[in-house]
Amino acid sequence: MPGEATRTKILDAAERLFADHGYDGVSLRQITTEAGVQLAMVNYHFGSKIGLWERVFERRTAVLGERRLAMLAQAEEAGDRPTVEALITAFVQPLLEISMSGDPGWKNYARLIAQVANSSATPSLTTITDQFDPVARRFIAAFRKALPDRGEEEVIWSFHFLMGAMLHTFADTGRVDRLTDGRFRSADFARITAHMVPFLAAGFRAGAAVARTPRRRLAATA
Amino acid sequence: MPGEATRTKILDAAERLFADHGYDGVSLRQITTEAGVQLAMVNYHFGSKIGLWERVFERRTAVLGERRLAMLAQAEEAGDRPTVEALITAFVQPLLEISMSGDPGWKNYARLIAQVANSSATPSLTTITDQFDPVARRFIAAFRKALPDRGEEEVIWSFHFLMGAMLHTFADTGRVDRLTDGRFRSADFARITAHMVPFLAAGFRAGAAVARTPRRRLAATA
DNA sequence: AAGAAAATTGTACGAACGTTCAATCAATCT
DNA sequence: AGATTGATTGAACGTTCGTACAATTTTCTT
Repeated sequence: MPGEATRTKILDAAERLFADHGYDGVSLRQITTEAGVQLAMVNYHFGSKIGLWERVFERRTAVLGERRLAMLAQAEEAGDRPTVEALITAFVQPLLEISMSGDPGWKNYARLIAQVANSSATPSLTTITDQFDPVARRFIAAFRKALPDRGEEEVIWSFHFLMGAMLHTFADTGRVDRLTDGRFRSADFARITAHMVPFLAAGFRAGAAVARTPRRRLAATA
Repeated sequence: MPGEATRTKILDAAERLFADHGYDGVSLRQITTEAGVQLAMVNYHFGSKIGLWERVFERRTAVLGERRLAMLAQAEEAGDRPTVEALITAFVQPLLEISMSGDPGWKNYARLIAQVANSSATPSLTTITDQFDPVARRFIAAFRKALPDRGEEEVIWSFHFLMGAMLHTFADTGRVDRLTDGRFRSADFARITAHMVPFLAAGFRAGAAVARTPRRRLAATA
């Protein structure tokens, strides 16, 4: 199918540049130059810059979501109630595996969603979040089942902290590298994830203590 | 002192607009229009757009850092070894209090740093991080003291997850509001923080379990 | 092999961008 | 009161932006 190669080259270049500099920080001329194609090819294949932006997300998000749901189903089918660790892993591991898959585009995509998910207003925000929300809702429901003695609120904010820790990891800003003079590498996603899963699992379970101690006092204090 | 009012109006408008749309997503004309001043005032008072961008950070970051260090010193002076909870609180609470201070500029600033800290390449990156790193190093050292049976690596990544959870909270994207049909509000920083402190404290402590269990296997698995 | 459809080229347009600057206004100092 | 300095105005500059389009080349269909 002709044109597919051009479309892919444009998507790859756009993905990388958007991940580094954001939607407004990149021009179509930069993208087409890096892709090695003509400027007009963007509007021909994607209609507009915002159209290209949306396609960059569409290309990967469904794949990631399906992998997450598949791993979730696997955890739920494996006999008794899945552990919190299994659920966290089902959510994080697909992103990790895919980032290590060899295709550097997935790392760029991961940086991109980390950036977008921490921006209050990003172009095509609803179009993007609509692709993520169904999977997120599904996982929240699974966490609620795995933690039946926990209120909805504890689970919601725990999942929120999970999102923050995961996104900040895959944002890959290299800050830890600088803070530790290179002793630890923020690009070592596998190693960080190995620490992240038990860290977050303990956090999820600790929520119960908060719920049992006078919560109103804590909320008022903070 | 004349000109101070103009400078403040520009900084406030720039802070809000940068927080919502990023450096490249905002024009000087948008900023000066919202500030109600002339376009040329930016270059006169701040030299350039990038100069304005840097001043937006400089105005607040030192204040936040001092508050954090003051609360840390207070926790360390209070008798025996400070708890992990006290250290987390010393890091998060100043940002929380300052966001609730009434000055809406602080909330914009918080959104701004959440966005910047999750971008791999942002304008004046080193200029900005240089303002944050000394305080971060100081807190990492305090966490190491509070968790003497924990290796450097566990503390580093735990602090990294703390950063992610905190930044994602103050990014204030409203995603939780949508995911829960408005039952929980991501703008309720006080309530979220009340959940965040015990969540993260449990995570910090759980790190030990990771260190004791065969870490190499976990890293290879993930 | 001929025609239609799709893809690519090269260029141009108007709008918006950051920056500059002479002219004007306001405040301060001698 | 007059001079000097700093702040503000309004308009212009060259550049880059996203988009559009006719012309050309390639690919597919019959």
